[in-house]
Formats: sequence, C-alpha cells, structure tokens
Amino acid sequence: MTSPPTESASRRPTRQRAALAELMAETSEFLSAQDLHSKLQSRGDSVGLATVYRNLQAMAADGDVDVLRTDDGECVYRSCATDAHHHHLVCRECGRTVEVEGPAVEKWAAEVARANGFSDVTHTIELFGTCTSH
Amino acid sequence: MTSPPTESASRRPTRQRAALAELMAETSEFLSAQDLHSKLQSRGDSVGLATVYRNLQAMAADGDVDVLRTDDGECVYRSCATDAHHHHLVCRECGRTVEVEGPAVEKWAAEVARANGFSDVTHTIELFGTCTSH
DNA sequence: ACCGTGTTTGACAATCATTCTCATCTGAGT
DNA sequence: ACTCAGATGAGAATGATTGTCAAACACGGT
Repeated sequence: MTSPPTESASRRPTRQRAALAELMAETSEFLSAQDLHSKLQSRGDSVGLATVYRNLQAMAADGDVDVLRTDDGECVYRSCATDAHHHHLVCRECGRTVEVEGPAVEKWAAEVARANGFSDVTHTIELFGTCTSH
Repeated sequence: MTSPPTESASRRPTRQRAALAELMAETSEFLSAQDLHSKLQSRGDSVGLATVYRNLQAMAADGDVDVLRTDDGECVYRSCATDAHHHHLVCRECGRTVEVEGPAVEKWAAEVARANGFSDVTHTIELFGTCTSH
C-alpha cells in the first residue's frame, strides 16, 4: 500500500491476541476470519469470533497481516512475510501464494495517478493463476 | 481480464433487461446493484432486485459492464466505455472514474506469473486516489 | 497484594448485500 | 393460438461482518 501507515495505537497484550498471532505465524496460506476462529477452537485456544475480527482488523491496520478479498467477497488474512510493500500471486486451485514485488507497477500506478491529477493514491493489485501442480 | 470470455449464452431480450441497460448507458459512475434497483424504481421501471442482480452478473460475464468492489465489500457496476481490457482510477471522495490502460502492467503481470510457473493468469488492479477538485 | 480505571472480551442480536426458491410470466418458434 | 425453456418477482434464506453491553482483565499507582 502506498497509504501512510495508520499508526498503531497502543494495544494491550492478551491471551486471545497472542493465540491468534501465534496461529497466524505458523500458517502460510490465506485464511478467513471464520477459518481462523474455528482453528483456534479446535486447538483449544477459545477466542470469541468478534474478537478474532477485531484483532485481525487491528493487525491489518498495523500492517502486520495481509488482507485480500476472495472472488466471493470474503476477507482472507495471512501474516506478512516481509514488511515491504508487495502483492500476491495466488493459485486459484490450491491457494498457494507467492509474494511478489513490482517496482514497475508501483511506478506505473504513481504515474497514471499524477497524469490524471489524482493525489494520495493507493492501489489494489492481486494476481490469480493456476500453479504448476495443477 | 486475461481470462477467456465466458461466452455469452443466448439471452432473451426483456423489458427489465432493457431498462437496466438503458439506465447504465446514461450513467457514468459506479453504482451498486441496490442503487440501480432503486433508481429503476423511482423512474417507474419496476424491476425485481433479484433480477437486477442476475442481469448485472450476466452483463459482467459478457464483459458489458465493469465490476469492482468497494472497500466495504459491496459490488459496484458501470457500463464499459471501451471493449478493451482496462483498469480504473477512482476518486475516493467523489467517485469520479478514469479508465486507464496499462500495457506495462499487463506485461508485468504476465511475466511475474510465468516466472513463478503459474498459468491462466488473471489480475485485479484498481487505483484509488483523490482527484483535483478535492 | 490491592484498587480504580480504561481496554478488551464474549455471547448474541442486528445488518445487509447477495443468493435461493419456486410459482408465475413471457418470448419465440410452430 | 399453443408450447416450453428461459426470465422474473416476492420473499425467505444465507452468511460474513458489525454492533451491543455487561463482565473480565491489564496496568499504573498505592
């Protein structure tokens, strides 16, 4: 994102937040809030659904997790591998994800925006494809 | 879109479809299905909400309208100005939209995909900014 | 260790866009 | 006019996300 990082307000550490963070840390695929919630349940770390949503939003605002929307509009989350701005190439069969950087695109986006007199530009770029194993 | 055009099955012409198509033709901004539905109502062309959804989906599948998702997940539609593949630069204040083409991005997307062994790639690219009048 | 206070949580209700159901209607060919 | 598959509409159903609010909790001061 090109947007200024919505600065992380001081958040208080809690068992629930920790459980969620830990789960996300060991997962590499994108999961929905609902998925994460039930994974926590079955693992014994009971956390309310609303809490999962609240924390995911907070983490996303702080840039600690990536968010993207599936074709059917559901939000899916995944912990960032890098701090840097990046995009995703997702396999529509198995969900395997590759984080890609695109200096070229960033530049293009900025230029297009400037050329049209738009300021404060952000962009959404996601690539979907089918990976080799399919 | 890079995806093969889901070929338009033969669609039967109906009053409802015509009304919707006409409304879209005279509108240049992105509107949600709900918006379109109520505009049709207040204009006298009564059309069921489900029908609006069905037709919008059909039109989108045929590539007759552009679809994109607002930040809060709502789908918004607009008739395409061009047949060609393109993306949008949308003002987050007033909704003004500019259709942009990006040979550079298309190429980038294709290359990134190939480099990672993905085939059959499609992409989602939207730019949001604030236009001059704000 | 004990309190007071401002956060965070959880259970559940409420929203709300979108989809489904299914009986009825309509367009097009005969 | 007759028929039938595709289209429509009213309303119910779905399902993710958000709102509510009382109870539980973390933290700094004592």
